[in-house]
Amino acid sequence: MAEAFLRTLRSLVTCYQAFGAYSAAHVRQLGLTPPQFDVLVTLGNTEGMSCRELGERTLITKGTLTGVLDRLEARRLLRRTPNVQDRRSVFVQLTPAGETLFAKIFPSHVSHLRPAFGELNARELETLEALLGRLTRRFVADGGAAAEVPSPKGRMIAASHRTTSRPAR
Amino acid sequence: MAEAFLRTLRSLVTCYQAFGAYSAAHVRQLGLTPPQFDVLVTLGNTEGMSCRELGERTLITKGTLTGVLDRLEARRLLRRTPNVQDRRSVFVQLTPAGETLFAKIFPSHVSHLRPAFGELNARELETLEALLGRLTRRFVADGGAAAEVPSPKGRMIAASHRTTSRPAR
DNA sequence: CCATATTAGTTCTAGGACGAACAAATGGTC
DNA sequence: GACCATTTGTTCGTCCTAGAACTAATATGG
Repeated sequence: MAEAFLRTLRSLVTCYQAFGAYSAAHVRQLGLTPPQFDVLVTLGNTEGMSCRELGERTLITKGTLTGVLDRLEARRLLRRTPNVQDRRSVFVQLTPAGETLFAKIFPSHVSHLRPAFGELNARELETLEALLGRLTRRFVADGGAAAEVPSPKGRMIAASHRTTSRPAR
Repeated sequence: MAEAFLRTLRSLVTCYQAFGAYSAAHVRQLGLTPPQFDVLVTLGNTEGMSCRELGERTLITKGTLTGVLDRLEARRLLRRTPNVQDRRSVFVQLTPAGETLFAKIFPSHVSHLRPAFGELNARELETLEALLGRLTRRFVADGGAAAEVPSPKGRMIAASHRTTSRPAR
């Protein structure tokens, strides 16, 4: 029997990795790392937001986010300003240069991804989405905590690499 | 029209991340990082192999692999021995302690994953696998180089984080 | 009003990711 | 046999990753 579900799992992992490699290669050509692209896309066409909200949307933990923002700020693509209402909080928004870059590379990246999905017709896309959704709910439910996966916007495009490793406390 | 395929893409990424978190949490409880688990599972029940082959199977690039092997070797879970036939190459194999650990944690991890897939019946598992497979082929084909994704064994279980770019020889 | 709890963001540590540069060994070819 | 290309694994630089400890600021209960 060999555990039929393992074959399906393998195809999930392989598909994600293939997508990740395909997407990341393009993002890097554009001069950004995948997490940087995520942040740019998440901030694009918004008034800006706090680090907390940005971290929730991109699924980047706050400790990691600090470094990513540091590098984007150094490149003058975004700005951190103190929030007067709540002085714990930091307001993050794209600079004009950041908005310009966003407007340029976001459509380019979507165009890069679109053809690969031409493989599947509308019905198949829906079926795939539904099956993945049911699986996701089980992982989240059984996983207990990680209950809130807040629908990444850029992430899913940048194909970043979440994941990793904790030393096992 | 909002690009229907983006919704499907989002579900792929979300599903993979949910799986990754679910799997990684368990692996860490077992005292290993996901890449370490990958290596252990790939070497388990084999005579051993070269770094090159190990890297191909786990999809860990050689530069990264060195560090992962270093840490496993320091824990006496595997051994590196020079290959006499080809002195560029290094032969990697589990120690008895490594085999014992493998025998203990591999079934445990599969049992941890199985219930989540109970959500889908056999037909649905097959459909999902087929759709993902077609998508993967497009990513790989259009990606040009990364032509050989050699069916990871441990990876898919460990849920590691590949991600990024394959060397693309 | 004050003590305590919670939240926001930075810093720190250990591990991992990739590509590039490198040394050593091997394989061809002339 | 000498020369050159290729392959193997390590090292290096930059970035990402999670979690934990920490500081500062805000919220809450008494």
